[in-house]
Amino acid sequence: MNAAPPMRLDIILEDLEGASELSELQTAIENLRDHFKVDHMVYHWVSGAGDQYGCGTYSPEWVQRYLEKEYLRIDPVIQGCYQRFHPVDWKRLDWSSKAARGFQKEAIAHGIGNQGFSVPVRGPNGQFALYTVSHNCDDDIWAAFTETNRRDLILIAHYFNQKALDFEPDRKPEPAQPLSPREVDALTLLAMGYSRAQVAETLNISEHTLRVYIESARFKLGAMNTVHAVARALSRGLIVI
Amino acid sequence: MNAAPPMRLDIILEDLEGASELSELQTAIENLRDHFKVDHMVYHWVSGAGDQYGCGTYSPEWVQRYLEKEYLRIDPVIQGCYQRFHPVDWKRLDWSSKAARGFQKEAIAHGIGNQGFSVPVRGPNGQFALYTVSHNCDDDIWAAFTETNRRDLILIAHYFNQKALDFEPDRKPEPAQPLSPREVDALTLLAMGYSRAQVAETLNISEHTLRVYIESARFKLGAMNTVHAVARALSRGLIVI
DNA sequence: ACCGCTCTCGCTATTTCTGGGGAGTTAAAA
DNA sequence: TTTTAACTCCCCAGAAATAGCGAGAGCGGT
Repeated sequence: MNAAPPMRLDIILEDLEGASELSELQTAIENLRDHFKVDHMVYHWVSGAGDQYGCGTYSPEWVQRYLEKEYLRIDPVIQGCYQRFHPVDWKRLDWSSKAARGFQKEAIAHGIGNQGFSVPVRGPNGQFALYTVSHNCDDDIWAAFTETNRRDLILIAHYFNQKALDFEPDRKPEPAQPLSPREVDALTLLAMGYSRAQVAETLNISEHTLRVYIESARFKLGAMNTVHAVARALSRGLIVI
Repeated sequence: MNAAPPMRLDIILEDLEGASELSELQTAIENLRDHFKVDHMVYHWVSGAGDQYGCGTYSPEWVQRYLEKEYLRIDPVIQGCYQRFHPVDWKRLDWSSKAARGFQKEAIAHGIGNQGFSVPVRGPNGQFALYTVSHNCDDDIWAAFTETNRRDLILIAHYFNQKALDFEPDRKPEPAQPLSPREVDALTLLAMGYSRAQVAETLNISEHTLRVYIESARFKLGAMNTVHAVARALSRGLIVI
């Protein structure tokens, strides 16, 4: 435990806003944990490609294990938050699968706590991160805690993500060369399941022309093939289906 | 001007949280405008497909003109916020193009005000919206206003978007037959741009087996082809890249 | 006036993917 | 225990995608 009294929230936020290095995020998150008097706080930038960044108060062993075992793929917190907009209590997630229950058990064994609350945050180009607070207590206390602090946590998540984005400009390698309208049309229809012939017919262009669009979109997105291009366009929010 | 005194912010937010109809968003946004004593407040859900939804205090004439002329395509507020994470003062955007200056002139003529501040908000599946406040005053006053109210505006934007997502019928929770781990692996690697041969090699299975996974995933997702299956898996949050 | 970009259309050849089949083993729920 | 589901492997013909090469019209910005 920290011997000093917890810092005031607005002071911590101010420090955070003025942060100029990644290490200050770690300091801030520890201060925030002490301020809210919870077991853990974590900021987790989620990137499925395997590279992830985060800071927080989980034990290094747990973090390493999480990465090693690729728990990203089965963690219900990730899966659940990815489809939600609002912050979510871990209890409301789907822990029914066997893999998820095993994961939960292991997490608790690593001292994560039986309660958790995660705030999804999204940035440009499909960037996605979580701000999570976890603790060991009973349901009533936790419900009161999350109800009281939801708004603060949303703001904190926002500020953390802002700083993380500021510090990691190279994480968005290609800052989204925008697609032309026709390219958007083409990729959208492909993502909707149309074959090339159907897309060409729908857009009233020849299939040859369509292929030019797909290729130029693929080039702009740095994609290896059509599937990749559609996936990137989707995850960067360039097309919506 | 409103004769009644402005409502307190937390009351307005509470009303907003309890809202059960879209029309209540309109009421809330008018209350918020009065509370902050600004000319306009607007929530604008931007969908790349062209269809938009919003509520706010802009004149109907301006809204109609905006839609008619497809100003979405040239509005620097949209373009700028789409690439940014943090809220932005309109002065910091790129108004250099001819079309943008013409648009700005017209907007001011419609009483939008010479100052503006927009908060980008993002939801699942590339959903994107803006919460905008605009006013007519000089730079110093506006700078002080935005500095003072930035945090509140971020929260308000968040709550508005939450409600808008709740009300959107499109957000129906798909039954979403879950994919098997191998199917998830296969679709994920495909979405990352791997060819079938590479995926099979990575997963240490034959390409024939891989095809079985892709097909069963396609069947579960109700997809017409591989591109469609990957797109659906992505937009349903079944795979993360 | 020119540059760059978008949009449209054309060709060939090679590689990859798809959509139908069927069949056996293992591991986990009912 | 039975049954269900996941996982693994195989064939083949035809459709789709990729990598190259072209061309010309139109539009907005420097």
